[in-house]
Amino acid sequence: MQMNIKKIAEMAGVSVSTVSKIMNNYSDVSEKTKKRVMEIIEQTGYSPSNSAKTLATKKSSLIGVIFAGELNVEFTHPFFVEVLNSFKKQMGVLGYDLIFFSNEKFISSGDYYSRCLHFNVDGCVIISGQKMEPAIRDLDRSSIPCIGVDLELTGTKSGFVMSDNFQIASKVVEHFYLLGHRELGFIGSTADSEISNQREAGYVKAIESFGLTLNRKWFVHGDDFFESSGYAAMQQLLKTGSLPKAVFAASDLLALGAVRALKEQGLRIPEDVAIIGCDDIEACKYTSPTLTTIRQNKERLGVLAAHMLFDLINNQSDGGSFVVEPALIVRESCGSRLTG
Amino acid sequence: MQMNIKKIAEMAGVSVSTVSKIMNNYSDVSEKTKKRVMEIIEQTGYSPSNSAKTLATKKSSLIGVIFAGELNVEFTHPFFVEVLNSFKKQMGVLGYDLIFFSNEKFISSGDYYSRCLHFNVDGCVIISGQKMEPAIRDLDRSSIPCIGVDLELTGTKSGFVMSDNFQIASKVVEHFYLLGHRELGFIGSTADSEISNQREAGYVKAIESFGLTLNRKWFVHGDDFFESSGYAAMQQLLKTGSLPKAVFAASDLLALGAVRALKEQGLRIPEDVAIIGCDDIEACKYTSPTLTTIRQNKERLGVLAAHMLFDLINNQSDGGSFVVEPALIVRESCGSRLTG
DNA sequence: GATATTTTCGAAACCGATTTCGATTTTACG
DNA sequence: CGTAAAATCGAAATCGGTTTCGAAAATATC
Repeated sequence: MQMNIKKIAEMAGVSVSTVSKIMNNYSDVSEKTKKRVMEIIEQTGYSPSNSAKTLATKKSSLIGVIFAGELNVEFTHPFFVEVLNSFKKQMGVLGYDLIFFSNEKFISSGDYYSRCLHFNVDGCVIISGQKMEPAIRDLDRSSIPCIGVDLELTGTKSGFVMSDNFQIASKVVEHFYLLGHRELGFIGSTADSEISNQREAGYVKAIESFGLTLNRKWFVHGDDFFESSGYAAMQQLLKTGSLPKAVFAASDLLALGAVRALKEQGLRIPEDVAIIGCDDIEACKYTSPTLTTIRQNKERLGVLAAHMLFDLINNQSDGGSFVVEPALIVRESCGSRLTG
Repeated sequence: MQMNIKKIAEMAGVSVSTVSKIMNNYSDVSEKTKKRVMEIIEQTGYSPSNSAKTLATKKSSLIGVIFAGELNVEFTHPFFVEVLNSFKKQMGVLGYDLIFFSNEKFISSGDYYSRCLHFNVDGCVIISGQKMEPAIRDLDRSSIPCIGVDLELTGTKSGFVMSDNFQIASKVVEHFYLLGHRELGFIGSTADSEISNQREAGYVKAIESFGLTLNRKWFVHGDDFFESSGYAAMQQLLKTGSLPKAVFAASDLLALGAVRALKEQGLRIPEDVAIIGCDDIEACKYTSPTLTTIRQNKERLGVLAAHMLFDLINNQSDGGSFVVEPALIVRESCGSRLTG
């Protein structure tokens, strides 16, 4: 039978308020009655209604998850999904559950802020590699705690986590350099992807600081971070007739697409062109050649996001950001000449 | 400013009940006042509190998502995640949002049923390839509408969707047969995986109906559906010294693990051993060799699950099940001799 | 044992919606 | 124009909790 607080109170012969106090461990209830009530609660498996609780307290123990920008990707994005997994786990131990907003219902308005109010979420995490959209901007500026993953939120109750994209690019260039490559290309996403832009900027800077010559004709861009964009980008490069010796792709899937295009032309990797991807998604280990890449510490990103959000919710933080260290993972797509 | 129904009523000079009626399009309110109130609602961006609404109506417009069994996998399971993506999208157009229960908070009890009551979910989807756990059984038997994905739920308010595992196995054997393979092996998951068992049973049956001889020594099992299990399973097979000519793995990741083990021994695929996986996850396209597999129609599984759940919620169905057709996807891991 | 203090408990208002049912207003009709 | 019927609206109870504040009971103090 469906229980509620009143029934519990009656069964235990106490008032509703007493039961409530026990559930929220107030100090003004004796051990004796607490024990008696708890027994009944356990017997009946009573669990207080979240709606009623939320209505009364304005706290829902719910965290909203928003996939901004790249629609229709959501759960199948190999990088974000790993961050999300770690985030969810951590948020779970902190006592929160996750709610995923459907974009479809309010697809025209995309009004994330009012959806947050609608559900009374305690906070939310916004996942995106694209530039800030207006709907996100509103949420960022609101008083609802927000954490961006790969998205720079700057509101007073906001924060973000991301990998150090400059360092990522720098590690790539260093690796290429030590392998003797001097002609470096780049495959990025669209111009409105902040992440792609940062990686590109870092790449350019690193190329210059290593004293290499920058050749813009080897810089191409796809429409997103997916495999087919990498394929198209590499085809574009192939058409020019001039190929760099090494290419850094802003995501592993872009890299994989580039590999496919090269293979189709009978080119060998890494002998003809060396490739480095970015993210270290699962698939890197299964491809041929296996993909040398820069690993983003997805678990740490998720855990950090969770803790930052928790602190924001509990007013123990004013936001800010965490940048986590990337790591070079050497596999086959660059060769592996010993590097001094 | 945070709105509520009372403020809207005051601003419009009507009663709270009138506003509520407008939001729920009752017929007993005139066009004139409806228009006036709607203007204010739009100006203020008012969105009624879901908690209050749920409390009053017992309907939350929320669907609970449960990953049963394989803990810690959740969002990174390449097959389920694609089903989930399609499910979420479809559920969104039907007006529902998704809520993911954290296993951590109640890890000991794992009491999914009370969590559903706690959140007043209108229904839930249970995702799992493992055998039924008791906590799931309780939920299945309850009056809460449930749909299992790859999980046979039989409660009166339950249903399930899955691929036709016998047909999957049958297509595999047929393909092997036409390629001339007579010595067939199998790599499955643990014995308590219903899905793996069905595929194995179907495989055995197909082998017999093709008049081939069944050799149990080539049947091995891993601890789950993941790559490392496939690797371990194939190593086990290698140790026996006798190898089948063709192996069907109950998941693509198992297949990929097997491929890795074979490659390590210098064996060629498909020349020495042909491999067929199952699911057709993204990675199949990027591996070397690319993986011949049986495609599960993940999008259709998700859409069907959504519609079945919707009908269950709205009492337009008594449950039941949908089995979707699999399709053989020929890539490189079996060779591709023309199969007249 | 009387009084002061501390513990323990419960009544009632409140959160923001829905929904019933009766009252009032408007329209229809003779 | 008067009355019956239909359309329109609002008061109030309700959903299941939380929280304040005052009362009652238990304990401490002298």
